[in-house]
Order: sequence, then C-alpha cells, then structure tokens
Amino acid sequence: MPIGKSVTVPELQLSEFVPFRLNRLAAAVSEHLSVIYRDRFGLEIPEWRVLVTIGRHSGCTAQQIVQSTRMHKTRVSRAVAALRQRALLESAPSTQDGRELHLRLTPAGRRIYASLVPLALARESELLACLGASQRIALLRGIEVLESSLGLERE
Amino acid sequence: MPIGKSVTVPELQLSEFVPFRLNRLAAAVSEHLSVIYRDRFGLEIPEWRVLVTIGRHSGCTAQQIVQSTRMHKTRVSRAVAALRQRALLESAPSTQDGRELHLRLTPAGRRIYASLVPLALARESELLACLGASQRIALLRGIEVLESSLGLERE
DNA sequence: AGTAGTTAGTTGCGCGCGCAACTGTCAACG
DNA sequence: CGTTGACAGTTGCGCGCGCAACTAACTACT
Repeated sequence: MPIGKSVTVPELQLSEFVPFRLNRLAAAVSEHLSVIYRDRFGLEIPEWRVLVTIGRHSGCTAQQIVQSTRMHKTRVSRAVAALRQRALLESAPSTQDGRELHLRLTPAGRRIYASLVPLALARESELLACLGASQRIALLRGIEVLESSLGLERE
Repeated sequence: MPIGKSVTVPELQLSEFVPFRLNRLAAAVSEHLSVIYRDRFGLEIPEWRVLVTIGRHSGCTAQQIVQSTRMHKTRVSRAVAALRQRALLESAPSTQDGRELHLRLTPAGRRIYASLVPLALARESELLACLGASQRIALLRGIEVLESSLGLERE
C-alpha cells in the first residue's frame, strides 16, 4: 500500500459538463429564436408552441399538446387562454367528450402562423448553417439517441 | 401562371424542430441529473453551479461565476446567499477591490462538493453511455461548433 | 482633491411557473 | 341507476426569476 494520498479528487469543469452545456446551448438557441416569435409577434414560448401545434394539428385538444410538447398542463392552459384572449384561436367542446375542448386557429391566428413558420424554419437553418452536412447529421443523430434513451418523443 | 395554389405552406413539426428538441432534451437531462444535487443534497441548479464553480476555483468572485456560467447576476447573488446561509461557503472582501467578495467553500461545503462531483460525473457518463464512442465525439463536436457559433464559452 | 462614469453586488417588484386542489364529465361496476 | 374512480381543464398559491434601481467602491480626467 502506498503512503499518502493516492486518490486524485476528480474535477468537474462546468464548461465541459454535458448537462450544463446542453442547458446553456438550449437557452442561447431559444434566445436566438425569440426575436421571431417575441419581438415580432409578442408571443412567449408557451404560446408559440401551442400556436404551432394547433396550426399543424387543427382541432387537437390541450391534452394532446401536453403530450407532444411535454409542457405542464397549467402552462398549456394559460397559453391557450392568452391566445384566445388575443382572438388567435377558438375552442369548441367535443361532442363525444364534454371534457375536451377542440382548438382551432382563427383567421388571424392562421395569418400569424403562416408568417411565423417560414421565419422560424429559416432561423433554424441559419442556426445549423455553421455545421457541415455530415456534422449536422451526426449531431441530430446523437440528439435522437439521447432522446430515446431518456424516453422522450414516445409518440 | 398556373391556376390554383401552387405554393405549399411549409410545415413545422415541433418534435423535429431543433430549438424545441434542444430545450426538451436539456430539460430532461437536468431532470435526470437533479436527483443528484436536489434529492440528495437539497440544492437547486443555481446553488449546484455556484458550489461546483467555487469548488474548482476557490476564492473566485460572483462576477467570475456570472461570466463562466452565464447566469444572471441576481441569480448568482441569491445562490451565494443560500449557500452562505447553510454555511457551505464563506465570503471575504478583496483587499485590492473592496467591491469584490472572494468566495470559498467551508469544510462542510468541501465535503458536499467531494461527494457530489463523482456522482455527477458518473451520471454524465451514464447519460452518454447510450452513444457509441464515435457518436459521442461527433455529438460533442457538433455542440461545440454551435456554442462557438452562438458566442458561448468565450473564456 | 473633486467630480463623473463604471463596476460588484444586493434588493424591491411584477410575473410566469409548477404544485395541489378544484369543477365538471366520462367510464366502470354493482 | 347511483356510486366510485379516472380524466380534461382551470385556478389559488408560493416561489424563483429577470428587470430596474439602488449602494458602495473603484477609475479617470481635469
């Protein structure tokens, strides 16, 4: 047995720690994107997500938005209320299930959706433009593996 | 000119939209990690980050933590206050600059730090275990490119 | 030395979030 | 048919966050 401390204390450099880096990166990407939905249309992230989901899946319910976005149901509820307040969406009770509300965009909501989507997609392309084609594929593949490992995107 | 709609409205599937996926992934990873620092030690993310930073860079100032973590200075200030409250760190005014406070872990803080770091590193390894070696390298490389493209990790 | 501008850190305030509890509706079962 | 439990969606509450304003201390310039 050697004398003295033989164990080296492991070091944790936060800027190389993957969970921290992912959080910081996600925050920066959100900030980068927010000029599209916040500065130009006065939407916050929850509203933006709800708007986009309903725009793609007209007539869906809040519960479906909860499942697909993994947002808390109160967050969805409040985002829906805010969009309804601004007359960007309307809700109608389901005929089959009186608890559910089917959500649809109003014409005003569709107009915003139609102008927002191309801008957001362009912003995404712009974000990924710093990556080569194979780099981009590898990155997305890695994210995909992590997602399924963590049980995300189950539907 | 063709008759009818010739433009196809671009679609945005949230679950394939990179900014959304990054946010969702980062949240899941944080959740996955939080059992280490929250459930076992009652620390929240800001406290955890401050603790780890001071553990690595003893005597640093709050401002240095702000720069390296990119947290808002009020968040750092409150995390420092919480850790001081629990007697996990102590602060001493700088002799060169009376505005600065040099932060050090107390023995109790060092004990927590010493038990926390190996657990966190193990959790990180566990997270990345679903990736092959080359996949992992490619993912981290992609993250790195995005970080520098967004102006992160400037120091 | 005195003043103006800057910086480190703290604090009051409003707001959005998640939790827990609630209402109303549906399905199952005796 | 009435009761029980589950589910969709909303709301009251406490809390942590970021913003803006503040104090105190440093720097620069005259």
